[in-house]
Amino acid sequence: MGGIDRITMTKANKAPTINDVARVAGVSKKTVSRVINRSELIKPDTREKIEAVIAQLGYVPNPQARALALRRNFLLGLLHDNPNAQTVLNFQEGVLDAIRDTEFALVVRPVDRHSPDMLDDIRHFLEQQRLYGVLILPPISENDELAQLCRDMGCGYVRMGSAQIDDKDHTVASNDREMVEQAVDYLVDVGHRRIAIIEGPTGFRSAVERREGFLAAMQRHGLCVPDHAMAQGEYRFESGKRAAAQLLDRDDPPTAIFCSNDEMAAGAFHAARQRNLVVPDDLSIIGFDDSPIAALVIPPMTTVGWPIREMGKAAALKLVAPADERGRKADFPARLVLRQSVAPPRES
Amino acid sequence: MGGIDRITMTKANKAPTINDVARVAGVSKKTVSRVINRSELIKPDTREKIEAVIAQLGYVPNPQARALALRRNFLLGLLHDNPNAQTVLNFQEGVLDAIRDTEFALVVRPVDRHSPDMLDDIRHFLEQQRLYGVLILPPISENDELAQLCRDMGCGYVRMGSAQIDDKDHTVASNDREMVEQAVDYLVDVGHRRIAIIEGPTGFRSAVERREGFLAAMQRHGLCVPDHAMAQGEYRFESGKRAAAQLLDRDDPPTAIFCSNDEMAAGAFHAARQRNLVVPDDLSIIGFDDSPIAALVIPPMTTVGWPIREMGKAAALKLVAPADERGRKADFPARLVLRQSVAPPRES
DNA sequence: ACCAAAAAGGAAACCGGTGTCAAAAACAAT
DNA sequence: ATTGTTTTTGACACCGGTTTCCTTTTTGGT
Repeated sequence: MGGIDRITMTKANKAPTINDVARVAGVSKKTVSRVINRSELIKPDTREKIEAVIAQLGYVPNPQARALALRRNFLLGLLHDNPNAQTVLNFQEGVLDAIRDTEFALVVRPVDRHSPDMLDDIRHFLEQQRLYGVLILPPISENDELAQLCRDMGCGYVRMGSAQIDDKDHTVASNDREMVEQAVDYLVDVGHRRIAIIEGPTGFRSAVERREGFLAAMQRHGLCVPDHAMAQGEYRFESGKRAAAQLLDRDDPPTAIFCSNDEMAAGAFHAARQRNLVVPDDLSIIGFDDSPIAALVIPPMTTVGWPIREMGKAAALKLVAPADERGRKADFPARLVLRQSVAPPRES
Repeated sequence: MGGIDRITMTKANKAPTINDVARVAGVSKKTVSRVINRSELIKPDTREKIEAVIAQLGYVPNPQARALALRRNFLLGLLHDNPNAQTVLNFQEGVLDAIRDTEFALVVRPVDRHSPDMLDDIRHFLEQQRLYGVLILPPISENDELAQLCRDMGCGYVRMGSAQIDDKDHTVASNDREMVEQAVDYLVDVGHRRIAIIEGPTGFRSAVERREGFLAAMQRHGLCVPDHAMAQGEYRFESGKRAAAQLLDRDDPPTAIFCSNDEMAAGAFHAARQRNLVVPDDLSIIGFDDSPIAALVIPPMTTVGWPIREMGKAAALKLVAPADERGRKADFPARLVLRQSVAPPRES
């Protein structure tokens, strides 16, 4: 039996094609195609015979040919313009979790949301690559024109956000509002009353969700939030430092600050230190994101962590999984990561 | 003239193909193909006419069809198993810089270097996606079996590393050794003599390069490095803290520590603080990578920065640029990023 | 004006899969 | 055994490009 194999295989010293498989198995290529696609209409022994040949030849279907014939490919795109590398990478991992054993692959595309021709760039990208679908990370996920572009081009898409920003099939959302409420509850539990917030930049949905969550929780506890207890930041270190300075330099400084992300919180640490305020004894700080820096600052930062990786997986599944399986997972519980930047306020 | 266009276009309400262009332009598809591929054998006015039709129809060649016909696609892969998200992302950006206005796209593939079937996974990935080439980031770039696999499969590859780890066409390397020497020179300039090192984990080429650079520089300055001034880390925060503790708890603690990466340096900051040592007054610390955390610790950390993004671009160019253009850029100068974690040692 | 050579363009096959539809085979019922 | 169904299989066109090879046109020399 080795002889026949030898002869039939000799010719192809490059990757075997479906034709090779068909020839060796003595069937038509269509039949092989049926086996590959797990069609039901095939006799078990035919299937087994062909599967044996496939294994023997080490045949792997050519995705380009498949894409051409099917008029759709198996490429997912990841569109992002994210200041937080860890978030992007975790999300990528999640997407990979979802597609690891499929024929899908993930194409990344960083974009520049400040560029006037971002949309044209993306249009060109989509036209050229003809992706199966794209995953869009915040903040550009909040761009409705972009979503419209995807629809116009017949490209699947899922937007990741801090709140429901599109219909269910096109959104994977965390519940920032609720998460922030938890954080505030915790600060209040510990005994804080004068709690300030450093907000994210205007124009970011996440920034407004977090602010709303903050205000809602404070109100629920019957605590008032004067304007001067709300400082504006840009989600960046320096802006956090500046905002914290502004809050701390008043006569009645807060005993705790909720920062809308960890990087600004790190800035707040610096501002505190410059004023010889010890965290957490003189000032409690709580961040948001549980990014790697949260564990590295001194002291390690209490922060709100959310399951980015799982959300990446869920987002990818919305695109690639059969309709009945997708959206299984609807909410993504965040958790408060308790470290050492929060303590009861000094008696005063 | 509008009428004709209308009629000829009406049929195609989906993306126009090369056939549509040919029909509208009144030429054969081969001629259109020649225009697309910038063939010289074409009359200027024919070219212009066809280009006009292409623009009018908004025709974009189908990459899947092209890939099939050419028997190679235009996908670059990025293989990484990197603990440092910022590095990976910067590298991605660099690759994108190189391929932005080409038809190439970048496919990412995180892998697990500790998995016993990593190689099989990657083989399967390469077989399935038939990539044009892959870019391999450290530490898995140091895996020679992996490089061999790429060669066997006829897949282009470029390995990024801390030293020349393959031939010129397949390597983009920083010069860690030299960079570390600069850092040590600086510490010595400032007045330090008892300088310790926290090394990276065994098995990482970068770790040995950095150690070698350290030892070479110390020797050059006539300073000895006893065994107890060399502590082993794992490139992780905790390990840096542990290693620093070990160094600092001796009778003759160092006045400065060079850390083989920033994350371990952050650990050293913590160890110092636990011992009530003030950085930089009591202890100078210098890191490596200029990762985002370097600027965020207190005080901001002096560290060695290297141009990852440019290296990413160079790596991609090695794969996609015509042979005469590639490897233009041969070395990637690092620079010492001076912040505030280094000061002259106390008089003692 | 004529012919050879070079340049420009086209017809048909091909890349490696999938869809359609009809033929062949298997099975059931008469 | 015959016929009618149902199941399994195959022939062939097609997806949208490129390649090969051949024909037509243009150019240039004399």
